[in-house]
Amino acid sequence: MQDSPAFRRLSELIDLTPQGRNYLLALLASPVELAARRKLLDEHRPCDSIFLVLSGWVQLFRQLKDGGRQVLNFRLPGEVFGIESLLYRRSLYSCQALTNASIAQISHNMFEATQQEFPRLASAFLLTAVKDGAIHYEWAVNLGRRPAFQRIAHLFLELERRARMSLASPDDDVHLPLTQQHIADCTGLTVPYVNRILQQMRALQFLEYGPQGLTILDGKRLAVAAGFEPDYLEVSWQTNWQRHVPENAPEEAG
Amino acid sequence: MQDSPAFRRLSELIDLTPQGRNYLLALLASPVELAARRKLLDEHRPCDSIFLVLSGWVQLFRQLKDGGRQVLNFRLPGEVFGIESLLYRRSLYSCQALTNASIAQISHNMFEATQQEFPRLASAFLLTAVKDGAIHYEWAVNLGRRPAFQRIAHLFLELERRARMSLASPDDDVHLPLTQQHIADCTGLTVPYVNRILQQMRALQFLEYGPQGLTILDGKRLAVAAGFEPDYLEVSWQTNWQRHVPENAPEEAG
DNA sequence: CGGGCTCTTGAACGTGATCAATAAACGTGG
DNA sequence: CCACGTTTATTGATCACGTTCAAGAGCCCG
Repeated sequence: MQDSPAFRRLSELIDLTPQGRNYLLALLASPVELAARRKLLDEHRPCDSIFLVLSGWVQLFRQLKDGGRQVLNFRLPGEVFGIESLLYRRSLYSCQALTNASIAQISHNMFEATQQEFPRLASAFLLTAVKDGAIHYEWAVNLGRRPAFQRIAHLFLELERRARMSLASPDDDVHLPLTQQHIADCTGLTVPYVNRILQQMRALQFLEYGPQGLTILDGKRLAVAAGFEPDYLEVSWQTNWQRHVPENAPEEAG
Repeated sequence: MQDSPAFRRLSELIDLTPQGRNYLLALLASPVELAARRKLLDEHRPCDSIFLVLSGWVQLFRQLKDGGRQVLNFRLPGEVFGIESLLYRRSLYSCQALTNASIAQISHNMFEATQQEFPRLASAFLLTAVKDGAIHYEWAVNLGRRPAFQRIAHLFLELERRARMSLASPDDDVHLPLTQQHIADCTGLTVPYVNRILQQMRALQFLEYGPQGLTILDGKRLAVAAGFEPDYLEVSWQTNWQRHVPENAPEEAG
């Protein structure tokens, strides 16, 4: 558990103390188990928790009046969502599981307590929102300016990378559990057109479809074909401002 | 100055103490003056500051290899940008002034000091990133799912509202200093097509063009025509978690 | 065996892009 | 105050990327 995706991903943002890690461990006890296709959140509904995915994939999306959907982002193991509920006290999007998923729920009350006792840990949660910003910028470019093939390619390459980050050994095979409907809802395209683009990608040996979802076969070539530059996904290692965040954890008080 | 846009906007997020306000006042002394059309930041370049717009408008955008641009957002008086540099130590976008602008620059060092002495104030800065998230969700829906007319309408209605937030009296007229190029770069459309849509909007008396930019004449009707729902722009007033953020400011230590 | 999902295919259509040319507005220096 | 270069707005004709609608096939799971 100490080497779970949750720890790995939050540790990118802030240097957790052993006490902070233990505290986090307690926060993650008793997660919600969510079956594939089940909804966890409905947009506009009151919400007083933030969430952290322990395993499985979920999608965050907006439901449009005309029946359409826009996927705002996916959440993979180790990723946080629902931070905005701290400000808005409601959910800004719906959340639905793509696969069976296990999701830790941290109430605002618990988060406030964390803020007091382990400000660094709390900051790590807030900083995930900052990091999300970088991803959203990339998506805006994708949706606004790139043709369908590149849009889909960028999505796949980003998700493959994020999926790899939550793995223990970075060389394991990665499968993206996406349907063509998810891809369409996320790239602003329609299912039939996504289907046609995927056929091209398969013909070019960029990827293949399996029972567990799709697999990138040749990420390098695909990245070149699509002009993908992934530096926005990696935080400059050990930013130094974290050293200045006071940590009034037990070890320092005693 | 105590009633400047900067104070008004940050106070939406956190309850600033008088000491915090004074400290902020000091942070905002000696802003950078930026002439219209001048660039302040270049994407990928190292950056060790965060910024707060005191007056004027700027755009944050990405420059594409093919010469195109995608505007990621605008920043109006009272709004913060460059928070991501805390994590990435570089700028993720270029920043250029639309009008003459005055911009406060807060180095990471100064921000770290703020974090120690006025954690609430520092939190207010971090929370602007959370609030931005809500805006980016809306933009993703806009870019991914809405036709040109609605896209442009949503942009205008959001910006008009944000512009109004930074005014002392909320009933003053608001002018959006946008060229058709800005609108195109932001909505993922082309300039000629934006032009055609604007002609429709003018024909329908939704807006007019003046020397200071465009003015919304009938926001209500335009909002209905475009299905605009602005609740994502307003924070649920006085979230209660802020009361639990420790503030080791002078008044409480003494 | 039946009912959803998911994937696939075809034909016609339309929103918005592209390219090119012109006109108007503006600021700046001579 | 005018001349000029630059930025911004406008218009037309053509083109294409991606949509729409509809139908059928495969598949998984109860």
